[in-house]
Amino acid sequence: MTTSVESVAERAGVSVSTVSRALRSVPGVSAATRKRVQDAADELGYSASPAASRLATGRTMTVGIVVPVLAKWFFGKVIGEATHTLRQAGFDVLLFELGTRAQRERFFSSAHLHGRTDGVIIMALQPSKAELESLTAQGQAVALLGAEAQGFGSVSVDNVSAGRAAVRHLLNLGHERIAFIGIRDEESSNLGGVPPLQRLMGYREALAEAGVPGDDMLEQFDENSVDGGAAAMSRLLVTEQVPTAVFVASDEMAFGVLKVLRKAGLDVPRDFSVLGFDNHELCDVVGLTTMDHEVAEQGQDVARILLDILQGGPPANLSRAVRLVVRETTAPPHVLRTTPTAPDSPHSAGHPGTP
Amino acid sequence: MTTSVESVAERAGVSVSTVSRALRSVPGVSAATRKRVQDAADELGYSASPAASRLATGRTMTVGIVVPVLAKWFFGKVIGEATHTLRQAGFDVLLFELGTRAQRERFFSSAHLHGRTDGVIIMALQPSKAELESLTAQGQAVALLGAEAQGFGSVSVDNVSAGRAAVRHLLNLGHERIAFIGIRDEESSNLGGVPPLQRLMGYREALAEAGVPGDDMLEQFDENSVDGGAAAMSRLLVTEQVPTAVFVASDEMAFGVLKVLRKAGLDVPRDFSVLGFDNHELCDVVGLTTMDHEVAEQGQDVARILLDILQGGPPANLSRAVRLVVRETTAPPHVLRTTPTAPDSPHSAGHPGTP
DNA sequence: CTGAAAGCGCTTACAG
DNA sequence: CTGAAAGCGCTTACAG
Repeated sequence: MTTSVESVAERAGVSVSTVSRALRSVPGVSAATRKRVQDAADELGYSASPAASRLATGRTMTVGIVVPVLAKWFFGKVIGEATHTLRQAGFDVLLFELGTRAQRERFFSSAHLHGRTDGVIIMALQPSKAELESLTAQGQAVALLGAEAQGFGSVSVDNVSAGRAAVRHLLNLGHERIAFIGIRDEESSNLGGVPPLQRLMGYREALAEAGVPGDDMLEQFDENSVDGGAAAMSRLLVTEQVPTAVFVASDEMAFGVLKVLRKAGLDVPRDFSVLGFDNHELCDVVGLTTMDHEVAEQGQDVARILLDILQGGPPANLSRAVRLVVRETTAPPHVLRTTPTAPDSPHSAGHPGTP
Repeated sequence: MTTSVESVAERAGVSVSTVSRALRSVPGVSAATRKRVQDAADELGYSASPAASRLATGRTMTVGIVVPVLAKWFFGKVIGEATHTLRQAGFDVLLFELGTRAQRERFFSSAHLHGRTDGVIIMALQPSKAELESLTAQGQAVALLGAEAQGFGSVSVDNVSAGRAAVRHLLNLGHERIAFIGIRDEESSNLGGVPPLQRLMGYREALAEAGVPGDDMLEQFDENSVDGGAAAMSRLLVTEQVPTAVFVASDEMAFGVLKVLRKAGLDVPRDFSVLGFDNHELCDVVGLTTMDHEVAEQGQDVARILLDILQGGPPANLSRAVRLVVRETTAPPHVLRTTPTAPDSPHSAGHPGTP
């Protein structure tokens, strides 16, 4: 296993310099000797010590991926796609989970990446100017996902217009009292980032556009999880004038919303409409209407953008499309129907979430 | 940024050897000089070049985590827990996704880990003897999750008895025609591993125990996903004598099962009972009855086991408990009820999956 | 407790 | 096209 360049050189009858050049396809080696070296290396099962080449070249051929959490569909998906692209380009990927503020601070203050990675992909976190500087000072190329920063590569979506489109769908169905459930960071966490806020902006714009007055009570925020969504919906249920529809900033939260509505005995979409965000793979199971934002593609994009920067290219800024995916959790509000009290359908067949 | 040991040594007025010792808390340095060195390092923002120390020590202080797929709740959860434990011990984690047979072969044949990691955690993959040897030949410590191998650390659960317990629950409810939906690898993929097979064994044992004759038609296999589960259930629906319940080897597949049943107009659990495996975080949303196997704990376990091996300890083999979590997708079979035709309840309230 | 020196295993100007 | 040599930035016996 510990076959070194020297053993290969010996076997191939050349110098170590030649071995090094031949094996890395550096120009300036005759085809004949290149083959001889390659063969010798193969026979010995040789592969260069990464530590040694890193020390000599200063390049690590690995990139870091930074996420707020791993155990979420969105991040699993995006990381999977990104690592695949990165690996094809010959890079290893180092994983960093920055779930708490403490972890985040330690990470950005410690120059931990220096000499460990050539570049880093930061997901769903809006790094501050200082944090970004710390990264570049460590010699890192950086690409952002779900955030933007002057001079840095990034991929994101237009969350404002996505939020607007979502709420318009609800307005078009005839809803007027439309709530918003968004993401608020916990004391100690740092998830969320800006997209959720932009979605809120879109929500407000659509309402204003339609002449529907806003209502603070209708905007609820919680942790980005099933439980967080459930908690937010529970609060909505006890407001003075309960809404007839809600736009939820993430599908996972929307799942929690569905759960609460079911437990409250409300029928979706007859009594209440729910619209999520992400197009989570399980949307189809519960019939959740949602906003798709090309999650897999975003993962590939951000990897490619970083690879470009690593090769000396300029930092690209991409924007992915968002589109409404109508399933079965949105419908016209009940009050608008002809017979509000008498059940207007068998009601138990074909309803979303009814297995 | 490129502050070296020398600059620290100079500033502290000591030799580089002393700096090296002081900074790594190696015994044999007076408290006074240790502090002086520490201060100098802090002032200079110094941190040792990983490549250089790796080359000098031969230790990388990083471990690899190998998974079949990233974009699944189970793996996200387990990786999250494992990386957390690893990071606390000062290790970085390198991620490897081996979704296809080709990727798997390349990985195990290329000595890619050599010099990159000190150890590796292999998840939900049953490595062959040769693959294991390749890893140890590369000097890797190895710990397995969801698999076992002579002489290697591992954490798993008793899937046979778990399968038995699951099916017994169904039998106790009065079901006799009970189907099994398991995981079969695609041509090109290598997911699954042994646990799914053991769950099948448990299913068969429980049936035999109860004197219920087996039926090949009742055992369906597909890809481990919502779509795979849906496809398998669709096949079950057209068997000659449709079963009244199914034990599904993974929750994600069970979600697909629920979807198909809903589309077929069947009510769960009135017309059909479904029992999953994993206790996926979304079980609660659709009310899926399932088998919990302490997923988060398994992630921590496997990391700790590897850390122990890395510190010279013996390879531990842990087994985690499995327990039935009854929710709302299992009930006595319809045919056993007193009034088979007339609905015996309001039937639309409180049903699983009805939001 | 501290320091001078060799060595870890590559890569890369510099000559030839 | 090929080789000898310096250097990348640490760690660790070996002396003292």
